[in-house]
Amino acid sequence: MSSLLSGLNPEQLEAVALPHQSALVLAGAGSGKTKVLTTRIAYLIQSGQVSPHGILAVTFTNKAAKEMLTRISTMLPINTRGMWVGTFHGLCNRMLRAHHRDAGLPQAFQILDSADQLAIIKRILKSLGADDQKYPPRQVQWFINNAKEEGLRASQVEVYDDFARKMVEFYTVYEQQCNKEGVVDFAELLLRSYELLIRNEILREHYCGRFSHILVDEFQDTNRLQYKWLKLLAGDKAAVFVVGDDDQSIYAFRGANTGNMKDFERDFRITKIIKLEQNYRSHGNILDAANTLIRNNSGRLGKNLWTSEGHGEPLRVYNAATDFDEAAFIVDEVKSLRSEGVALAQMALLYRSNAQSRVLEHALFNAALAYRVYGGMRFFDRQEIKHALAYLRLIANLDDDNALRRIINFPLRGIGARGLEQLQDEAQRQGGSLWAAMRQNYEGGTTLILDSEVKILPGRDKVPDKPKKGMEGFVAMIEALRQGCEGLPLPEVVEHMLEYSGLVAHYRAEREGADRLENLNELINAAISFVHEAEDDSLTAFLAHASLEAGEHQAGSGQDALQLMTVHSSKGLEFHTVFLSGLEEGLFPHENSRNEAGGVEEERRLMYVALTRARRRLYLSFAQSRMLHGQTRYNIPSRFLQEIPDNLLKWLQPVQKTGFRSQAPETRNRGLDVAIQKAEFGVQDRATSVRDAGASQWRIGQNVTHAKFGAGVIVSCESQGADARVQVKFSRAGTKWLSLEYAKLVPA
DNA sequence: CTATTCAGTGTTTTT
DNA sequence: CACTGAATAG
Repeated sequence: MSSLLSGLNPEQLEAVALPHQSALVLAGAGSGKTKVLTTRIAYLIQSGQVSPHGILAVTFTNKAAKEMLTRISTMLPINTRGMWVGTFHGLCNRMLRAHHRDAGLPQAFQILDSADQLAIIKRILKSLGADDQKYPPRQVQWFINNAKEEGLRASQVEVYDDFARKMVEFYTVYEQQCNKEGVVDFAELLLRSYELLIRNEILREHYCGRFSHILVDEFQDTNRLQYKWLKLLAGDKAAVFVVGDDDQSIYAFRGANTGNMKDFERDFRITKIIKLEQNYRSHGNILDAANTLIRNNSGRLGKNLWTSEGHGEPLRVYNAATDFDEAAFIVDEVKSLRSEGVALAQMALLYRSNAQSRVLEHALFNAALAYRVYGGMRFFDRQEIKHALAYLRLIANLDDDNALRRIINFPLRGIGARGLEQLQDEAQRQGGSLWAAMRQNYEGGTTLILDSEVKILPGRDKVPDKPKKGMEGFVAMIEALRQGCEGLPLPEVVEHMLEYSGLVAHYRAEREGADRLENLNELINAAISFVHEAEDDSLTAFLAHASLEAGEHQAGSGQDALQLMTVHSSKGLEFHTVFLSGLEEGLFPHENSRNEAGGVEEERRLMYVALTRARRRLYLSFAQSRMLHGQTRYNIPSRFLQEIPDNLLKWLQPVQKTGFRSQAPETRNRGLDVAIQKAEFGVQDRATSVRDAGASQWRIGQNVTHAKFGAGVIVSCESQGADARVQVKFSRAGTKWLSLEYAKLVPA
């Protein structure tokens, strides 16, 4: 026992060893929040106050949940499988699976991601003949999710004007459609689970009796519905232990409500608030910067981070002429840090919005630096993966219209808009799913005789001899596929589906299909590791996993690579070195935030999160001009930069020392500034050098080598000058188009 | 029905 | 710019 508690500071110790009562822990960044949470769980179990069975621990990200489980299992020799540790969505999913009947859901109900949800909404708007100028689909989506996050069904939303009345109407139809298809969106997972507990007294008492300790991470990010859910589960017996930091609340846009912290104090009659302010992560200068910045926000609960370590280095500020320049600067610094022995994985490039990763990726790629992008286009978001998943979903649940629509004509089998429309009408008339309508009209007769005498299951061959076209072909294929998958272990189901559906054949025939095939292969690997790790290895569980943990799986993870991500997804992580790029007005703070109430303050908290990710070294950079929406924009440096005390900063550009602090740079001089900068720092104008190197150097048939792709031969050329491109066929990496300006090709 | 092209449009952050 | 939806040619 004592070993568990050793190494905690007095405040941490107090929090961990608190008696059975509800408590609020205000934990600053890097103050050992996760440590406190996990140690408390271990302590409660070890001291016999609760069994693993009686613990409910909630986080926001799967990453955090996983981290928590691994930490607990290093502290205690227990099987964590039966413990309820996970995200709100994950736990609600678990509950709904267990009681799908009571919740009014089919047992293989599917989970919609935002894109799926939007697709359904668009379809509904179209079928209702709604004016999508007046009612943009995204806004309808926003309305529905907001209502759900408040815990409101369509019938419960109060309306005061026609616009809202219309929105509620869409919401109603959407609800009906989802019910018919047996699908639920993210918010629905929570709402259903909540309603299930409200209505079903037996279940509620069961769970309330079970969980005597409820622990919540990142409490400042909870929305109203999540709070109500927690309150319901807590009943009047459970001790609710919440950890949060109001300064790190960055999800107001999706309903997070910091007011929950105040409500929590009141509703749970909190007498004990523990503040963790000692920071074990960053050097003093970084903390000073963060503390000073966040002090500009109003209405804080109040907290000041300190460290017993030294001040460390100043924060390095770089004023780049262009976004391209900024990327080049970062690449150079990364290289030299790496040569000093800092692992790539210990460096992070952070940015406000996903679109900014492009320039950075481009520069990194050409410098042959390994990197990994979190978020943005995720593995499970890729087109080919979504297609594959749609087949799987249809196998699991034939009523999933969304899935059916996605694949009914992919690979192409000659079913067009016309046929689909007829099908739609037919389904409407019958009040059933598309599949039901389809099967009634097009069942070929040759298929699906559920005959136990059939020795060889139909559809178990690799590929149907001749994939039949049209609706009949589709129906036959799906039915054969379903039968063929019966009884197979999950990875083989995936493999069989990939072949039998024709997806593999399709991408094999496609010119640029190599990467996609690789991803499809990776999907089989994902299924294999899922089977190893998960307690429930059914297809349905795998599909839920794919929806809920979309961000977790990445092909080629594990190697030492630079970490690229948005500031949002960096929350909870820490790195030796952090590069925070794009510190410009309009970008960070984002221009949309200026009109929103409290928008800039939320952006400031976001900035606070970004700063506190760094342990030792922190780079802040901005660009005077940046390509955005296809045109060059000129931005002034972010106000947040000016909110950091001067003495903590070290400007890396002498030119700019006199720059914006004394006076804002004047637009008309900017071109000149850039020229001066280039002259002073010997920046080579790459476009010029390419032109000089000449169009003549590269010709078809030429053998070349590329830093990353290896040896290859040029198969075609395009245009001349700065934007010249060549197509190179590499022996290993396939055929690619490369821009001569950036790709460092070497003649071989 | 499919492939290609074109004009229009919109754009933060995520479970 | 990148993506979508619609129009048009094949």
